[in-house]
Amino acid sequence: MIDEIKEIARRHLATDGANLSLRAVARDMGMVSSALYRYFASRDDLLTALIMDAYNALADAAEAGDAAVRDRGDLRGRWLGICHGVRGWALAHPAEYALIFGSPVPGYAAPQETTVAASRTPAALIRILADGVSSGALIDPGTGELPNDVRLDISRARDAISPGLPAALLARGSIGWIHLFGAVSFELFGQLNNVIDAREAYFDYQMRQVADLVGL
Amino acid sequence: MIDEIKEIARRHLATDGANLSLRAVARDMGMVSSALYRYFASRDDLLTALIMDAYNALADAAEAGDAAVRDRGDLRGRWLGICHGVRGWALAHPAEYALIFGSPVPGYAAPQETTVAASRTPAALIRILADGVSSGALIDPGTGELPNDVRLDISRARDAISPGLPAALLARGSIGWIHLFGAVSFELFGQLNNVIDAREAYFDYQMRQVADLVGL
DNA sequence: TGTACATCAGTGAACGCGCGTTCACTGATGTAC
DNA sequence: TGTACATCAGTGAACGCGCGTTCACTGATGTAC
Repeated sequence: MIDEIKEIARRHLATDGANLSLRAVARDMGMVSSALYRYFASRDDLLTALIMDAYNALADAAEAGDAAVRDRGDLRGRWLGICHGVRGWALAHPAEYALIFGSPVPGYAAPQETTVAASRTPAALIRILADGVSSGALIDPGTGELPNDVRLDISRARDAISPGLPAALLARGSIGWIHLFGAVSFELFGQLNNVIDAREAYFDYQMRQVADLVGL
Repeated sequence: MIDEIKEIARRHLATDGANLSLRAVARDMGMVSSALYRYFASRDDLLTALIMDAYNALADAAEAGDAAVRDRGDLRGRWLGICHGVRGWALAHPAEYALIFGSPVPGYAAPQETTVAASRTPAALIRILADGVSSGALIDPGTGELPNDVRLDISRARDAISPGLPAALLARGSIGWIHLFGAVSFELFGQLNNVIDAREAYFDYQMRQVADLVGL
């Protein structure tokens, strides 16, 4: 029942954006709007559930893109696998993608619990970097180009996630993650319209160039 | 008067996101809501005006970031100038940035007229590439890594904007533009929260790495 | 096997609020003679 | 200099719609004795 509500709510996200209306969802379920309160304490609660699901579904797609690569030593292939996994999910679920990576929903503050789910996808990327370090396939680019205060921020994050990873490598990796997000958002939010038609090839091209930059 | 309406509408964007309410704007102007119809035919019309202004203000900031670099031959400096100009404007006008680069406003379709204003900022970046080609400072990376269909899309855009520019160079440049957009959006939409504190240095680091990739 | 009771999903009316847009109008200002 | 008229910015009421949330309630189902 909760799943059915969320399913219909997802359909509404697709047409109305983040202006999700409880009444409209209830209408589509053939229920009266107050009935939804048996399942969700408030509209924000429903939104939070959808956000959690979206983060987790995205991470599942990312991990599947990684896992599909047989040769676990093919770091570049795995990295690209995640990138395509993320894009594939985003194209299939644009509204849910916008919910987690689009402009913040006015008046809604994401509760703390979402951050764990949110970190799963970048964590999958970081795992590749860690594998590369332990196998010796990835070399530390060195902190020469990394400003000191950034190095401190990155190191702090590193200690919490993947101790031992060179900060400069994680910094490069974060560029890859941000570019992945940027490329998908750019495409999804319509900025490629009337310019690039070969969307997947263009995306792949970008991800390869950035993979070079990361050192994969 | 039109300017005053837009000014107040901008303030509302900042708090309510793209759910701009004509009535709320009118209220803040000490007017009755129907009075606004003397200046804008509809809510969508007002939104369009705000979007046009935002694109133009962003482009002004980008161009100013470029123009501030004395040595016109310092392509890398000019490129970074634009990047920082864009970020500076976005931080100062987050809601307007979200309006043009965030998730699409539900039920609103941007009219054709916005595309010219929209292209001004990327055009400023492309001008640097063109300068680099004509001075010989930039070398054509060659189309080896560029898929054929992407090359065609890019060439088509190139012909309309900057004839003679090597497609592979423009492709690299587009990565830079997308990453600029990605990095600013990532920061503005809260994805750096609790991770990176040294925001400006981190941004600068990213832009430098990507400038390397572009070949600047 | 049959009765009494508890559980609980869903109802329906209501509260108090918001919105975009239309339309006939008022009343001040400026213009023409 | 004074009157008649046109312009037009802004009003106020209304239409028809939406929303989230509360609250007392119905009525079916399941449980205990």
